[in-house]
Amino acid sequence: MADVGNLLKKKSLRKTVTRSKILELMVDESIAMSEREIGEKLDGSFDRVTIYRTLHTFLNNGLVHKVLDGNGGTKYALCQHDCEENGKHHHDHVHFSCQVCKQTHCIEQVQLPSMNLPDGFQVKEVNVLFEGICPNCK
Amino acid sequence: MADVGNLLKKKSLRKTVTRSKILELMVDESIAMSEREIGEKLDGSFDRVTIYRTLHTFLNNGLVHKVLDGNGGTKYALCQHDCEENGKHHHDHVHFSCQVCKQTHCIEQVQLPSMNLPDGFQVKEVNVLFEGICPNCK
DNA sequence: GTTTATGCAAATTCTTTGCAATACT
DNA sequence: AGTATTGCAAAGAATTTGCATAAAC
Repeated sequence: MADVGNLLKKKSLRKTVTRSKILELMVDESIAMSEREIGEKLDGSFDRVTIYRTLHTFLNNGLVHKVLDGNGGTKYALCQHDCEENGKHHHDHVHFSCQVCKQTHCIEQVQLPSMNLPDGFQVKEVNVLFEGICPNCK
Repeated sequence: MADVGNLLKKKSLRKTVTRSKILELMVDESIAMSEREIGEKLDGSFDRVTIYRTLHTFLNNGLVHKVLDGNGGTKYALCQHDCEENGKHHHDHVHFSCQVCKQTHCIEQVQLPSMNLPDGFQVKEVNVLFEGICPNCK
C-alpha cells in the first residue's frame, strides 16, 4: 500500500485525514475522478468544499493533474513519477473516456508521437483524449 | 461572405435570426468559442438559453463540434467540410489553448499521427489539445 | 501557541427544463 | 395553419468565497 504520508511530507503539506483518504483513493483507483466521484467513493464523509480545496492544493503541489473528460467536466488523476523529470513539471497525457460508463482511464502504454505546430506556438502541455467504448462496456 | 442560409437549409434547419447570427459569427471567427463568448460578441442580443439550445442543435446536426478548452469549460467551433467524409461524422481535432489569452485555436495544419491503443478500446473520436502560449501573447 | 485546514452557509457561474408567446415554412 | 423556435422564470449542478471552529506542527 502506498505511503501517502510520505507523499504529503515531500510536498511539505500537513497530513490530515481528508488529504490522506483522498490520496489513498486516487492511488487505489487507476481512473481519473471528478470531485463528485471522489466524494461518493468516500461515502460522503467529507464536505464538498473541502474536497475541492484539497484537489486544488494537490494540483498546485504537483500531486495530481487535471484530466479532460470530454463533457466539459473536470477530473483529476495522480501524477506519475516522471512528471518532474527534466526539472520541469510536464504532462503529456493520453486518456480514454468511455461514452457508456463515463469512466476516464489513463493510458500509460501509449507513447505520444511528436507533432509540430506552426511557428510561434509555444507548447507547455499536450493532452490527448480518446473517446469511445472501453473494454468493459463492449 | 459565407452563405449561412444555405448551411442551415442543407441540414433542414429553419432559418432564424439567432441561428444565422451565431453561424455568421462562427464563420468569421476562426477560434472556438464558449456560449458566454458568443453571447458577448453578439452584444447580449440573445437569451443565453437560446444560445445554448442553438449550439445543441448545431451539434446534433453536425454543424459544429465541441472543443476541449483545458479548463473544464466547453467551447464550440465550426465543423470543416471534411467532417462528413467516409460516410461517418468524425473529428480528429488538434486545438491549441492559450494560457494567457484563453483563446482556443483550431490547428488545421497538423496531421494527427496514428496512435494504437491497447486491445479492446474502441475509439470514436480523438481530441488533441495543446496548451501553452500563442503567437499573439508572446 | 501559531499557522493551516475544515465545515457550514451562501454566493457565482454554467447548463438545463417547462411553458406560453412568437416566428418560420 | 401547423410546427418549431424563442424568451422568461426557475431549477439544478459545479465551483468559489468568507468566516468561525478545529486540527496539525
